[in-house]
Amino acid sequence: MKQKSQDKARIKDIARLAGVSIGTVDRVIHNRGEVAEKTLQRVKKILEDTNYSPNVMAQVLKSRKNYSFVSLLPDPADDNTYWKKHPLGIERALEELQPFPVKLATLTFNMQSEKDFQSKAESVIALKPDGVILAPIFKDESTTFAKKLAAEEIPLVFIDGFIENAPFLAYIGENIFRSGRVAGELLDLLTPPSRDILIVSIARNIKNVHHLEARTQGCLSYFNGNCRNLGKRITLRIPDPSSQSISKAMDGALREHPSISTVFLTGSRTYLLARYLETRGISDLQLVGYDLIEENIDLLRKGIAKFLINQRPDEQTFKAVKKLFEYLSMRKVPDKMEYLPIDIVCSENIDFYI
Amino acid sequence: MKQKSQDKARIKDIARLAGVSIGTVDRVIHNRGEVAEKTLQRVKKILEDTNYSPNVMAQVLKSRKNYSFVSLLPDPADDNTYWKKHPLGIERALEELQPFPVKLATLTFNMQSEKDFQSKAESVIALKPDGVILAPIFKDESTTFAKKLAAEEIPLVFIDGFIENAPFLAYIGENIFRSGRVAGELLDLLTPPSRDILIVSIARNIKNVHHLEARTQGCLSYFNGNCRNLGKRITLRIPDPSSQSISKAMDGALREHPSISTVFLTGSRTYLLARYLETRGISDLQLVGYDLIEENIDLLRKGIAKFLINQRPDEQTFKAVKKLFEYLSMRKVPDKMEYLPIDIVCSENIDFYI
DNA sequence: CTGAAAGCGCTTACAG
DNA sequence: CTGAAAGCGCTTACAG
Repeated sequence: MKQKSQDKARIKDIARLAGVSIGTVDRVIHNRGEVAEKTLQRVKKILEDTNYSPNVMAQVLKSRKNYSFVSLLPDPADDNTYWKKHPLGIERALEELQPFPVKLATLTFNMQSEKDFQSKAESVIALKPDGVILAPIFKDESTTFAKKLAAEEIPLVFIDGFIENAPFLAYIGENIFRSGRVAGELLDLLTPPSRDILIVSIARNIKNVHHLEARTQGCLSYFNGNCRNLGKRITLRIPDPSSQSISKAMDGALREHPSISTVFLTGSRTYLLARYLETRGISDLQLVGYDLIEENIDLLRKGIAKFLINQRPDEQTFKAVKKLFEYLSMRKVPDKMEYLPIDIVCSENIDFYI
Repeated sequence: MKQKSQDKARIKDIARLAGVSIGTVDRVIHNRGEVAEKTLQRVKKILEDTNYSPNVMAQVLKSRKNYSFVSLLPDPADDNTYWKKHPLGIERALEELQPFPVKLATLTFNMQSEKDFQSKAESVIALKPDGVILAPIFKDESTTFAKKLAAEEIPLVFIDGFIENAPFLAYIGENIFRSGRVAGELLDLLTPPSRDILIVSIARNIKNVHHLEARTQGCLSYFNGNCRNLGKRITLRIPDPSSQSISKAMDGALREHPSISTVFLTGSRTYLLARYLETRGISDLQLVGYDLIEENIDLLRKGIAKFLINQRPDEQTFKAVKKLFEYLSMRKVPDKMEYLPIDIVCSENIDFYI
């Protein structure tokens, strides 16, 4: 029988053992100086011997240090409801951190507007937060922002994506390339060996393409290894999510490649493709896509989509908040890259992911 | 911009508003009586109006209440390494609960011995813990144990499985039947329509069969709905995990049903089946099984197993510890049934699950 | 350089 | 029935 416990020495005990007052012990612990060298060494020794660690409850109670964080994420009012999940993770984290005095301000920006992002980024700086959570949709603007935060020594956690050359404390999210490979494995299973696979990216603005491109590459890379499929893998880029645009591109692709049996959507807009298929009365294509947003879940339940890949959006923010807090309150430096599991979701296990 | 925060009223504030002392407020809050009806109502009103909630840090600091839990789980030294994951979740939970004074004693029992379980259960009771985490492998003995705990008013959390008719606070684990259905969906994808599926349960003692049987039923139920497969679904029960026993049973099954293309292991012993296949030089069967134990992960990486279903053993215990703590410290009654996600793991996403 | 005291918000006796 | 006081472990001025 093992006991996990912590019968801790208190400052008072250390003081008694060292023959000094608790004030002096505190000074040693926090390196606040004004302690005679001899005393310093004596106290330090005892701290080590007793393996002293402070009582966090008492510390928090006393200091009443309020941590204030800010999250800067895309506006979920946008057509991309994926971003509705992120606030839930923040909510949960704050609840768990309940007893600790942590506040968080939620700022959002328009995914289509660099201008808006820049102005919101300025607001964040103005708030002088203790930590920031950011989804770096716009690469250049986010890099500038990250550098400003670094200059102010404000820790930054990226979620959903990250920028290699920007300064940041940690990233939490998918390994995007690998996620494409997971899709590849699923597509390979779904597709009869002689049939073709269509890889569709719907990208309104060029800035959003990085994710989709990395997933496409991951997916294609899977088929460079052992695979059953002997058909073609066709990539298709649809420039905007309007139904006309989708119809035009898809009509063309299906006409040109009549052997397509499976379609992989590299983003969360599987439901738009499903609408197109419905309009055209096409029911023999299998779909694989991303994100457990309502419309997609519906497709899964109806058997129209076969698999969805889940990025755990709420876990991204949940962990981001906790990492910031732990870093600030306990100086616990987190792993720089935390890749969340890439969940494979189908009609039978979807219930347990929502 | 939304602010999530908690600028809380303190007892002192309540006392001032009510024109009483903090002692009286405390008496009201904790229903300790000895308060005049009129005062009681006045204070209660103010507590509600100010939406008072106590400062947990201060409470813990003051009370120095030590929670001591006990976990009673199968001995992982057994051939079933699945149980090695559970202690890790406990570890993690205690770390997260760090500032709070929570202890946990780990007791294990031999999975083959009801006697051993009973004696360990007695030890648990003798420890007079504040909460218990149990894997109810032995149904009857676990029921007796649960009733004893209930009599002592010690909250009990089941993990991995649960007993309907026993008293317990919460269950955390798989929905076993649904997990079988998930396997069904995967098997349906893996198996050519005209080929057969073999469902194998390796069960040394009858007590362990419940899980395996429920998964088998779940799996079969999937094929009662829409499915591609038109072949047979054959169930095979192997009474013990010795290689002789497996060889004999498998030789027979494969001889009788030469059209088998896919094998579903309802437990975590996929690696034993893989060993058999290797001995026989069979390489064209696809495997689906349970649990990310080392030997199975290896099979996945080598392409011998196609899918593993993950039960999140560490999350079971992690959540169990946290639920017990929240229940005891904040009287937060948990959901009775918490079904964890049924993760579908393949060679491409395995890395992110370990 | 060092110690004694006050106070964070709460709970627990104790005095009246 | 009610209030004043002590103390949980720590930190922060302040006095010497």
